[in-house]
Amino acid sequence: MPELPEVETTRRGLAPHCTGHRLVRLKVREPRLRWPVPDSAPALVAGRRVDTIDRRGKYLLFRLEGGVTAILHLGMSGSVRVVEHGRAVRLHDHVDFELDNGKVLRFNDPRRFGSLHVTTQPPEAHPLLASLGPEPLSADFAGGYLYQLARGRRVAIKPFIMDSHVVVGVGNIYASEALFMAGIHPNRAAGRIARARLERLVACIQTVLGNAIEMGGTTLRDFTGTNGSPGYFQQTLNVYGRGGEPCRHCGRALKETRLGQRATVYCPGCQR
DNA sequence: ATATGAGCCTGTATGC
DNA sequence: TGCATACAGGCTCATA
Repeated sequence: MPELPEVETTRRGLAPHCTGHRLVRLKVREPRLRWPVPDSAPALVAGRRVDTIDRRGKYLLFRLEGGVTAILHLGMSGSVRVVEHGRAVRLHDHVDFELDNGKVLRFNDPRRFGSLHVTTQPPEAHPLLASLGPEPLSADFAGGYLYQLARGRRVAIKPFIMDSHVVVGVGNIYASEALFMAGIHPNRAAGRIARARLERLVACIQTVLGNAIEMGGTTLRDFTGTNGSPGYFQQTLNVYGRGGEPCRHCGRALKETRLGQRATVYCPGCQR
């Protein structure tokens, strides 16, 4: 499941294959994604050179010449592989970006929670991106910022940091892990946490995501190969998916609840 | 304004 | 063995 680290790893893996090359053709086999891919999309991108490939939150931005941008979201089951032109398609290979170097960026997404938009506007202005919070690994995401935003908010801290208007890229897994690392109970109201603890939380989010990006790089080193699910999960996770198991820090049994319809695991001893 | 719940979709895991 | 059901996940929209 692509979280921000996987998306960033995907970006890094794709960049050398497509930067500076032309998109010969966009082939949409299955337009029924999260939002239907409009019929006009292929003509908008055809023949344009890829200037850069950037990431905003979990969105990949293919910036093409002439001010056109393709915005790709991997959803939760999506992936992009680099294959040679003419390679047989597999089940759920929904979109091909055919390049002028014989390579194809092939988007596969079984659950079709992903999306593809093509815009001629600056992508920052696109409705999907316009109201996103800061990048978690940027200087804009700081303790003071989070503290100010949390004033008066009664929502629990876990869904608070998973809100993309607050900060992008913190999904269920990393929210759980960062809260454990910071020693904060996931159910605590966001507005009732001391500034110093929120500063610590910011640092923990950055540590968790940063580490995962490093390991994601390891996972996807053979990027044109299988691009299987990340192998670092099981070994790195302290709480996610470990309900009932002993806390690695204090040994108490980890508790599992639901918070906003999301599985939530925490240590009742270490997190307050 | 803030908070909550539904819905999108299908592979995988569970229970009968 | 088969069938039914629950769940996972990010994100937007609708409703309170």
